[in-house]
Amino acid sequence: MAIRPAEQLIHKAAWLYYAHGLRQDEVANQLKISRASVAMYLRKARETGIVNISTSTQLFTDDVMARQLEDAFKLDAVWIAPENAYVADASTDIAVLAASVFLELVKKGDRIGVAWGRTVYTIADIMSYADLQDVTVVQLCGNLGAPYSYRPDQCTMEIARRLNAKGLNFYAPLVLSTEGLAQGLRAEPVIRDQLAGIGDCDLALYSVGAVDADSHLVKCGALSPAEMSALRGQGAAGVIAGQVIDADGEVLDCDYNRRVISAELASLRAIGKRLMVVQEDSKFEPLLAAIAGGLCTHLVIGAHMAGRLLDHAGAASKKAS
Amino acid sequence: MAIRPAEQLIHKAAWLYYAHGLRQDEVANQLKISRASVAMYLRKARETGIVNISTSTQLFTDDVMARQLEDAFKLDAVWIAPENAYVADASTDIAVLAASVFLELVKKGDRIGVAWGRTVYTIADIMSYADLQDVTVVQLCGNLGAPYSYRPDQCTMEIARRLNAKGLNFYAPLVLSTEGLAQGLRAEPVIRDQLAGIGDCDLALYSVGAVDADSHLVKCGALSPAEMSALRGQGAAGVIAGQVIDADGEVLDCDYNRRVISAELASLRAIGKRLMVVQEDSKFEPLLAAIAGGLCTHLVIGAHMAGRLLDHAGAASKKAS
DNA sequence: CACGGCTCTCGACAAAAGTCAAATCTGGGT
DNA sequence: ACCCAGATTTGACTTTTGTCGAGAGCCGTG
Repeated sequence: MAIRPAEQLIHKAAWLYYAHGLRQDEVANQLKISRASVAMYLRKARETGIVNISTSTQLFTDDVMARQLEDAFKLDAVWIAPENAYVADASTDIAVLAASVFLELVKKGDRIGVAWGRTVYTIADIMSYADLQDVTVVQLCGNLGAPYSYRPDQCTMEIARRLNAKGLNFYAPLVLSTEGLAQGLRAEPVIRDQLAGIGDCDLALYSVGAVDADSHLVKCGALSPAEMSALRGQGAAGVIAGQVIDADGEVLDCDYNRRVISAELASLRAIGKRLMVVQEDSKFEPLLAAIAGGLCTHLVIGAHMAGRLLDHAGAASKKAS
Repeated sequence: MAIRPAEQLIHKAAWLYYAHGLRQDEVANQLKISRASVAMYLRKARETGIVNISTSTQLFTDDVMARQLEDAFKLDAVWIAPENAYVADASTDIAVLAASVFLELVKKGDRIGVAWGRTVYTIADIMSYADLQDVTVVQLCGNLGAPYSYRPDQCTMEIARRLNAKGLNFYAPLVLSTEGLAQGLRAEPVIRDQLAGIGDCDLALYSVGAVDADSHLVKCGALSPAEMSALRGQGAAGVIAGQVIDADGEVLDCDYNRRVISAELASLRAIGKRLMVVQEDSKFEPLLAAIAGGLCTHLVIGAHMAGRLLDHAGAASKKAS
């Protein structure tokens, strides 16, 4: 907490430049340092969240489709990234939007649950820094010791780092070999407390995984391709925080799930704001399952996915009438 | 709410520039407009709060004096603007700091009470724009038809405009000629409702006035210099939202106060965050009175005033022991 | 106490952003 | 159809900002 002298200077430079609107050379005069140093300090100030530059995400919720989706699926808010209109890479666009939305939803003193996956890690990676005090970032599911950079604990820590927040990791494997061991571990005080604390979160950030051979669960070796396709046959529709869910968004009754250490869906549903981000178009059915299970109140998706969801909702309501 | 096409463009430009980090000429290419236009749109985006640039006010609360003051006067948070260290004009510095602190304290959906005075108007004037939806700014006291630009309704409206919020004005004079008329007006449904709604605010912004011939109350003709000095003799120590308070921060029992239409102190105390800003060093005693009366939980002052407050607290505790 | 490694700072140049008057567009009103 | 007032857009210019390598200060070590 003790502010180092260098940090003092960064603060002062940022204050004079951004709050008072002085030019860099004026700031340099005031602080009796060179303008080049001022420029450097200002960059640092931006990088560490001492100054915050945020752009309103209004544009993406004001969209007609977004409104229709909110109504059709009873969601609190939907943001739609207009695909290929702007930047070359559509999925980056979704991640950038998701990061902005996330920062807009976080408040001081919040407790935030973070799951894992490529999407979440991408968001963490491009998210700008902020200076949220008293924020705690907790990991929603156990770890996977994979060689990937988006391991559950990495996602949690990276987001905590970006927010200058406290990161609470979860030191248990995501999947164990036997159900008995999983039960035993879940009963461990350290683990139990953390699992119990998940329902107290104010905000959750996750994506949903697909049930196919490309799933992280397969890539990380938690499940073999054959097991995955067997689960699919049993009605698996998606993966949330490492757990396999069915089309209704409930935990699938299967051996794998019983061996998993992760947040219970009930705890997730207890979180006020559940922000779900989906980049890949192929995750249509998993997303439907997650929505059906009430696992998402706030949604960030691309325009194409939005269209498919609306078509689906339209077809369903036509069939009903 | 319907976004005009020009506003669309501003949003898009701001998004590409600030969120994606493109350069202005890249944005210009994307949107098929000239770079000069992009520069203009970006300025507009900053001016209208579509993008928010805020600097942490940490530096000013992390101060040792600030901590001591919090303890000594049981305040939730204190910010101290380091006098004459930075910018030529110390009182501007206090106002800039106050504006930042204010924006940091406001949340979406808040209801904000605003009083009036030169200090408040200065803050409104330099405050940057923000895009807070669902925020309501309410006027804490009746109007003074003075030729000043910092009339109560002006302060309210200006702050509402800056936040893109709804402004709720108070269409009654601050002072009436007779107590009876004031009572009657207070009982009017429109007025009564507004007065009753003040306690529901989440945040209040005000300063405290001095009891002397320079007071706005005198300048605006609500009181003559002679009356003012008489009130001083009766124990008046300061002015809050148009009402004269004594050294304990209670409404002074006097004819003037009975003719005033303004927020009751009890309503003000019911507001969770009461942000008081004092620019002038001469307002030492009024500020003590306001603090004594529990009219302030968050305080923004200059370094000199902070020193005087600490001296006072030190002397008081020494006397007590 | 001299040495290397380290970070911090600065001057000079290159790149980017801001500005302004002139040109172009737009939407009435005749 | 024509013209005008107001707003918008642009190209060309100026100012401001970002960057990079050289040099200066600092500290622990041999």
